[in-house]
Amino acid sequence: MAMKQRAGTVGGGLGRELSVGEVAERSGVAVSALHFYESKGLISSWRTGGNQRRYARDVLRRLGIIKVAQNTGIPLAEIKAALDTLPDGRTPNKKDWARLSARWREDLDARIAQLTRLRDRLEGCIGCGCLSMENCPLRNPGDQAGEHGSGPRYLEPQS
Amino acid sequence: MAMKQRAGTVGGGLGRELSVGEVAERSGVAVSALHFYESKGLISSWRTGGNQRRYARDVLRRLGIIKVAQNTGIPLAEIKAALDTLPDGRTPNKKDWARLSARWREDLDARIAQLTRLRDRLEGCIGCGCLSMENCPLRNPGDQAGEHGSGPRYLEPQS
DNA sequence: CATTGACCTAAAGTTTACTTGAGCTTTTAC
DNA sequence: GTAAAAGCTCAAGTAAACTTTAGGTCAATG
Repeated sequence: MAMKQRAGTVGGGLGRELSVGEVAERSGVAVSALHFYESKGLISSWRTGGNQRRYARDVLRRLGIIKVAQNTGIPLAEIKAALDTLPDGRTPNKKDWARLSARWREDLDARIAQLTRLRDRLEGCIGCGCLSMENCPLRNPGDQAGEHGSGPRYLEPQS
Repeated sequence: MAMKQRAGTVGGGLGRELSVGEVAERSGVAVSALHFYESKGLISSWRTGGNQRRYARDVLRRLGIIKVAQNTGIPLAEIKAALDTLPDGRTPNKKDWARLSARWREDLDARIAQLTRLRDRLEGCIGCGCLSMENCPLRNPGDQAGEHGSGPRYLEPQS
């Protein structure tokens, strides 16, 4: 039959280790990105005699979590920091996952709230004629009170 | 008296033109950013005999609008494109503003909706034990601009 | 009139998250 | 047994949105 049997000759067991190409195919993460994540310490691998990477299957779970976190807008550095809080750098178990995802949900909530506030202000300003921007709440997204100093300080750095 | 009277000797009228430093101070946008915006065509100025920039006051309004749009996550290129739809590159009047802000609000709405969906999925997955990531909805957020390459093979197509 | 402080330009640097390319080795397939 | 596919490393490129640096000019002030 000559089936494709990559990443070692161990057989088709579930515990089979994965080559970088297999991980890429199964995770949807490019090989170059896998190299990159490894260089950043987000995932890890060991090497074969021929210096090729081999991954444990749980790298797929780790990648799944990384993707979810990225979708919520968490930067890689923070994702790494979160993963680093796990003992032995192990892949999160159920409890870890609950903790991580709860934390990330807070971030999401905060960002949703911020965008919602902004949208509401925008809503209130459409066609309101405050275009003079003298007192428009949009100018000051941080909900800051008026500035002092010489003359009006319109736009503030950012929220 | 000897009041600070910059950017020309035209007097204190409201129509006074502004130097780059004054615009920076009043808008909260760094001088370097003003140069940058100008190079990108988002704002404009004329020059004095000594080659210094002078701005009309409505540059402040334009900057306000740019900031609002940026806060909603619109990239500069798109902001420019939107501003470019205005005749004569004029600063938006009330009607223009209504159109632009309505458009941007849609973007905001969409992003809020996306984040909310993500949060809800995350919520549903906290502690749900789907950590195996076999079928977890989080793995494949429907809103993702589909992965490129040969068909998004998300995690675990086999076993 | 001389000294600052504000400006000017052009180019290079910064950050995030990767991708691309070059040049070389290992594995797999026929 | 050999060629193609898959891997490897390291360096450089990409994109967005600016900032920083360097080197020089202009202008307000004592």
